[in-house]
Amino acid sequence: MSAAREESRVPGREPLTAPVEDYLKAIYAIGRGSGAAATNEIAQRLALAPASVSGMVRRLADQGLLAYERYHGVKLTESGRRAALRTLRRHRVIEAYLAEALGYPWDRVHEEAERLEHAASDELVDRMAATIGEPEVDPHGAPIPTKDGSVDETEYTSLADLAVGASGVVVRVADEDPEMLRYLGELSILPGKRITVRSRAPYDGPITLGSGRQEISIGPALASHVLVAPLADRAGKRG
Amino acid sequence: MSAAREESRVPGREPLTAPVEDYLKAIYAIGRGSGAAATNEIAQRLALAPASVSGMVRRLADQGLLAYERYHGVKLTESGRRAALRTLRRHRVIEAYLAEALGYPWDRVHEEAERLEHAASDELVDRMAATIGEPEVDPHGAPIPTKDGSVDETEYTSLADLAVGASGVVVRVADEDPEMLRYLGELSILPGKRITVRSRAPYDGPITLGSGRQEISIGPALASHVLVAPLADRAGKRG
DNA sequence: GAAATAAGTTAGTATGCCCTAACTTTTACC
DNA sequence: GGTAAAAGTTAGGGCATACTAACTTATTTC
Repeated sequence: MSAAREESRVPGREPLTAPVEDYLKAIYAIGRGSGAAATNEIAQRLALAPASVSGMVRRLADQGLLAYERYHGVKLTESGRRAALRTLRRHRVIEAYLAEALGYPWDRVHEEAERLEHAASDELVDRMAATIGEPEVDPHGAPIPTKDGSVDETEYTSLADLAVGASGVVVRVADEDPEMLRYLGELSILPGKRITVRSRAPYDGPITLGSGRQEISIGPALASHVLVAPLADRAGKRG
Repeated sequence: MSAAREESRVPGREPLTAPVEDYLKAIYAIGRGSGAAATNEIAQRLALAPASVSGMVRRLADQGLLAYERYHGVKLTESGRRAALRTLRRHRVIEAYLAEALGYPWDRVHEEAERLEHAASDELVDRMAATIGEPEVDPHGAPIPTKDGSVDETEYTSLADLAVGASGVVVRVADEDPEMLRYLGELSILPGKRITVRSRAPYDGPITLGSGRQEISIGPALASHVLVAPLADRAGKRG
C-alpha cells in the first residue's frame, strides 16, 4: 500500500494519463507517417463524442504534444510522436509477451494489453521483450517500435487489393476484433502464410485464395483487414 | 446517486476504479480479521487528506462495500472483503511473477505491482500464478489469497518482540520500502532464514542476531518490520 | 465533569474527462 | 459561387476524486 502518493510517476515516462495515451495512439494510427488527423475520426476510433475530442485536443496542444489548428485537425509533434510510440511499444510487447510466455490466444491479447499498456513501466516492457527474445512484431504482425522510438512504417498491400494471380505473404492482420481473429485462425490466414489470389467474383464478391494445399474463399471486408507483402511472380496490385 | 455502471468490465471482476481498490486494500490491511479502520489511518496510508476519506467512505458504504458509522470508522462488508482480497491476490501474484519470471529484484516488485494490480484481469493473474507454480507467498513472504478468497491470516511475531535466546524462521518482511528491502537483502534476512536473538541492548537499543554462521546487529525499527515464526526451543515472546 | 485536544465531518472548490445542444466554419455540389 | 451537408467548436453540465477551511463529535486529561 502506497504512502507518499506524491508524483507516482512511472519510471522513464512522463505521467500521461490513460486517456491521453489513447488519444496519442489514435492520432498516430490515423496520420501514420504524415497526414493530419480529423476530429471526427479520432472521436470514432475512441468511441467518443466529437465535442470531447475538441476539448482534449486543445489541452494536448497546450502540453506540446499536438500541433492543432482549429477546424483543421491535428498532427503529433515530435514529443507527441515519441509518446505515442512508447505506448505502442508497450502495447505490442505486452501482446507478444502474453502470447509467447503466458499462452494467451491471439484473439485476446489485444484487450488485455489495452489496459496493461497504461500501467506497465518501460522497465517491465523491456524485460518482457528481452525474455521472449526481442520480437520485432506482435502476434498480429504489427511492428514493435524500438526503445529509441523507430518503427517500420512500410505500407503493405491489403489482400483486398491484390490482383488475381498475385501471390504474397501475409504480414499482418487487424488486431482488434477477436471473432475475426478466431476466424482467420481457423482459415490459418496467419502472419507468415503464403497465399495466392485465384479468383475474384465481380461486384466486390468473394475472393478465392490458394493457401498451402487448400483453397479458401473470403469476403472483401475480411480481406481488407489482411495485409500482405506481394511476391514478385506474376501480377501486381489491382487498381 | 450512483448505481450499477455497465460497460467496460474487466473479465471476472466488478469494475472498481483504482482509487476504490486502494481504499479497500488499505481498510483490509488496517482492520485485518476484525477491527474497524479509522478515517485518519486510512488517510495516512493512502497519503490523502482525512476529508477526502470521509467522502469516499460514504460512497463505498452506499455501494455496499463498507459498513460505516459516522464518527466511528468503517469495516469491510463481506462483499468489500472479497473485493479487497481479489486485489490483494492480484498484487501478490504479480509481485511473485515479476520476481520469478522476469528477474525483478525484490525491492522493486511492489511499486510495479501497485500499478498493474488495477489493470490485470483475473485471467492474467491466474495464468501468471499457474506459470510459476501457484506460489503461496509473494517475494516478501506475504500470503497470496486464493481464487476463492481465502488467506492465511496467521499473526506472526515481530522480530522486535522476540526474546533473547529465542529462535525463529523469518516468514515475512514489510514490502514497501525498497531501501529497507535492499538492506535486509544484504544482511540476508530473507523469508526462510533461521535466526536467533543473541542479545538486546537496553532502551530499545540494537538487537544482535545469530543468522547462519554470522552475527548481525539491527535496530528495533528495522526489526519491527520482520516477522518470524518462533521455534519452540528455549524462550518465547517478550513484552 | 468541563476544558483541551484529537478525530471526523461538511461545505465549497478544483481538475480531468466525458456528454448533449446549439452554433460556426469548411466542403461539396449544382 | 451560393447554399446544403458535413465537420468542428463552444457553452454548459455531470461525475469521480481530490483539496482546504471551518465546524462538530469523541476522547483525554486534570
